[in-house]
Amino acid sequence: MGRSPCCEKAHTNKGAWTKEEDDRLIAYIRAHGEGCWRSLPKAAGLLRCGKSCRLRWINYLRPDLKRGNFTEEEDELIIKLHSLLGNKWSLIAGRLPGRTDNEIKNYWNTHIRRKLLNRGIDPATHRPLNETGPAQETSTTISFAASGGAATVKEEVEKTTTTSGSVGKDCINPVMEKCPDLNLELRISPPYQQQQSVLADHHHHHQPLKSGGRPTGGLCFSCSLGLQNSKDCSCGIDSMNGGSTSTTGSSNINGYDFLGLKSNINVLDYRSLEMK
DNA sequence: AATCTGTTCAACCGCAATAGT
DNA sequence: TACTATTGCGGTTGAACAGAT
Repeated sequence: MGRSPCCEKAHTNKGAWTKEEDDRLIAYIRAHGEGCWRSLPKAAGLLRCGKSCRLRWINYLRPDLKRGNFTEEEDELIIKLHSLLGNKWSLIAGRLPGRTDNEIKNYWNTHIRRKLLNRGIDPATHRPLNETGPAQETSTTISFAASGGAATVKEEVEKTTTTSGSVGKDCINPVMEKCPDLNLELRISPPYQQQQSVLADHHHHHQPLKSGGRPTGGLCFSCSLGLQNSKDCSCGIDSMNGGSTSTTGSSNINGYDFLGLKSNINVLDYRSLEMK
């Protein structure tokens, strides 16, 4: 009964990683790809638990990590996504190529929180700090209905009283007020883009998609900002077709993208919000 | 130069979700 | 369906560092 420990704690190193450990981990993943984290340490000759190896790889060693300072555009994108998703750091990270959930979480707590407070905005609710009491406002109710094996999600906007701040449907409200056409479909990038990685051949074997996922990340930063048609777009793909396996299955004819989130008139697809 | 204080961020921990049997 | 194993996520911690005193 109970959970077995993730590793033999008596025989594992903890704390900061050494250069040698990093090299071993990189070499092993280059040879065998990601995945099987539980057995990886032993196979790689590391005295670490699998969790620790995974964290080290994802947050520090992955070749596609951007590192360096966040740009103003990234700041604003994080704020918008946080207002939408709350502390769903992995989802937010999925919209910022080269950034990790841990990095964004740290950055939020050390920089953006303060930035919002200085603006007089409550970072938890994204509302003015001096706002008191529950506001009477338009909120969004999302109904889920099965359709042809895939859930169709429609939006019903109605007048209700809500107190936002929690993650979930209520958390969507502030954004929906500002962006009524916003489609909240989120397509999560894999840890790094196959075409950029020497590990690509291994990668897809070890990163099975969860339902509703998509096989590639592949969006340039412009696309992530919803600027697929921008001259700055460097990925050269239609993110709707190239990315989402989606749901609506059609291209972006009737809608537009905001933050890389597809929008169609009156019909929003929230399903992928459930995806991790 | 020494000490204190605040900040940053890599890493850990516990739990939930998911996959496998 | 129930159970176990494994992975992934979010909250938290603490060492390292920078700036102030």
